[in-house]
Amino acid sequence: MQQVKRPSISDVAKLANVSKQTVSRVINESPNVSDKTRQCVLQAIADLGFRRSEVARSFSQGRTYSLGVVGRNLIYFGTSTYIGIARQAETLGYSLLLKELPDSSIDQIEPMLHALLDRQVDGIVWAIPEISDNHAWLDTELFDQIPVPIVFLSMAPHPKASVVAYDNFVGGMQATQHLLECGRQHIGHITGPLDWWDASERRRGWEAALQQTGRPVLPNHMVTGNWDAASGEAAFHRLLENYPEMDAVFVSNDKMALGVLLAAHDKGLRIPEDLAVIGFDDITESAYFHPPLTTVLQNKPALGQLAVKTLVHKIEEKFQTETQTALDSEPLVHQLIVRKTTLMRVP
Amino acid sequence: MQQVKRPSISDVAKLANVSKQTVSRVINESPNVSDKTRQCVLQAIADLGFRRSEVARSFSQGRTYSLGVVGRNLIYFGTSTYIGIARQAETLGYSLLLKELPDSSIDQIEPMLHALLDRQVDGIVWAIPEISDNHAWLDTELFDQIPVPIVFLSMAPHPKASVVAYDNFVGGMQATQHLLECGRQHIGHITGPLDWWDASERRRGWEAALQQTGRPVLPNHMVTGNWDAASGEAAFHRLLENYPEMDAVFVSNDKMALGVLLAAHDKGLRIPEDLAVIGFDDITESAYFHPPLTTVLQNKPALGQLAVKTLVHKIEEKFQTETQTALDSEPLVHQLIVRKTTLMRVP
DNA sequence: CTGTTAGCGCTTTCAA
DNA sequence: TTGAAAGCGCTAACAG
Repeated sequence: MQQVKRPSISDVAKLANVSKQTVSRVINESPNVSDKTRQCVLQAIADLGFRRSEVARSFSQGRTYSLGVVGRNLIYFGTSTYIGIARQAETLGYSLLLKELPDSSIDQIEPMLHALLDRQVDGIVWAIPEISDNHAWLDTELFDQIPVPIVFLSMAPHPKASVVAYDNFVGGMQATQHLLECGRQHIGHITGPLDWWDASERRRGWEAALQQTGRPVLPNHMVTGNWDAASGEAAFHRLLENYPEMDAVFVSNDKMALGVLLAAHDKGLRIPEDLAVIGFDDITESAYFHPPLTTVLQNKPALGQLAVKTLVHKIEEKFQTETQTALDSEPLVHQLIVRKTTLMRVP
Repeated sequence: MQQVKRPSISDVAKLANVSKQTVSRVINESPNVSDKTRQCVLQAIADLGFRRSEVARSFSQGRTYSLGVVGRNLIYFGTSTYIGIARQAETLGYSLLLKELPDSSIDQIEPMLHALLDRQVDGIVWAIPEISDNHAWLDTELFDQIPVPIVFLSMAPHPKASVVAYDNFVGGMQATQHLLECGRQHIGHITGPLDWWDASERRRGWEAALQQTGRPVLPNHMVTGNWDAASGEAAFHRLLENYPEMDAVFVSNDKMALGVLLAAHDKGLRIPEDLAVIGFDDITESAYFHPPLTTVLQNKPALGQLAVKTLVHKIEEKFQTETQTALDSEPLVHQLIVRKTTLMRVP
């Protein structure tokens, strides 16, 4: 593994008998190079196996063509969202710098932001869902001082932030309406932790769907779980006590729905004859649960893609503006809510 | 968002009335600075809010303190492995540069390696499992030319490569032995795609466990699936035809096991009375399947951690060596197989 | 203990 | 269409 120095632009220049500049022009596809010179340079590049150092380029240009991605357990948004992010970034020519944020205290956020900015990321994707006040730092001067664009995934609209999110409200409504259309009369709801924005939006959707049909929405027709299968099981038992006439239940994620299926079976309830269950997409295997689970599907890769597109758009805009004239100082706010959710109907 | 230039080391030097070098010494915690000077510099740093540019540092030092992670769908090793990687990298002060590799043709691999090396990653984690000949490029000069250490996850031992892997063979044996200990006599196996190293190792384990007890291992006591739940379902039907007296089945992953549970139920088989099923860990929810699934657990974060530890060890070694003397040219090969798997027994 | 001088490899700016 | 010079922010190597 002997370290052969990578050839630099000067090596190429020397070999091709031109200046570094000309080489630079060639690798940047500048039109202002004669064909003859270009060929000559390209030949030298090929001969030496030259590759431009991105580090040097980043350094001299002051930008890195890389995006910071801040996540927690990589899992909150599921793998599929990350795939969307990764693919889109690749497509647009950006690299991803991944950071895990253990918790959302300022003590954690500040150093992690600095780590990203010290590496000169061109923009940041904040891939941590909104849970209680974990986005409170947005109202801090810490946020205002961030010199690069940020896009947030799945948080409530915020005046200062760019947000890309699914409309969980609509998803919740859809789920509930589906149950109503199936002729169910008594629709309970097992929510996720209500300090999650996603969970509370789904709950609002459930409520709205019931209200649309003039049904009462009683507090004890709803029990809160913690997303885990075990909590779904427990929640279902409590819910059934509160609401014995319940003939359908909308569960805020698939894992809890799994617990519900188990609990219902233990109670001797037949599904779907005695009880209809609908989940909310976070597992791909829902259709193979026993019995199969109807669920609300979200196109998660699309969410990730949209986030990156939005971010890169802002980045390019920024570098454009900076180059031309620094007139555009109004805050750029994109609030993109993806309304499309698909109901996966299982016969 | 007006761009205030980040203060540089020179700004600090000017303010503190010292040379850039001294500032550099302070931020690098060199002992060769008087307390008085140090205080003065630290004060200036604080006043200016100075942070060292990692890009400039990378550029000048020729190393970036970042690791390239090459994965496919982020999913092959599951989130948990990634968590292990991310945490350990953070702990050791390295950043992660993530790359998705759509397929393993040389046409894909070469540019992606270049992308990583152009950004001067200090090392690479190859987080794509071995499937048929997708590691064939290791025997190519492409591999030999990579100037940084690489660690491979989950591949068969290879003379030129550092590998960190679980012992799927032992896992498969454990699963099978567990069924035998439960008194089962006829143990079928649903394998993953056999061109996956992991799948074929698990199959070998099944075979070995049966042979140990003097049982015959017939080819039609085994059916191959494709990891998906649907394939597990189909495979089970075929297997049951081939092997009607089967009273237990070892399924090579949990998703397929899910399909088996469904299929068994459709056949009117009671679990575990008529049929014992054991899976192999890739879902956290297995215990909530209906009925609950016994599975072989692997400590996946540990695998990721180990990979990063190994890699960073080699990196530091390399930079040491380079600095001191370049005598150490023997290939450094670590083959680490983690033998520990835990059986998750569900009552 | 501290400062000076180079230089990392590229882009930018200005001249020719 | 080409080249020369300067500089990005830091560290390394050598002096003092």
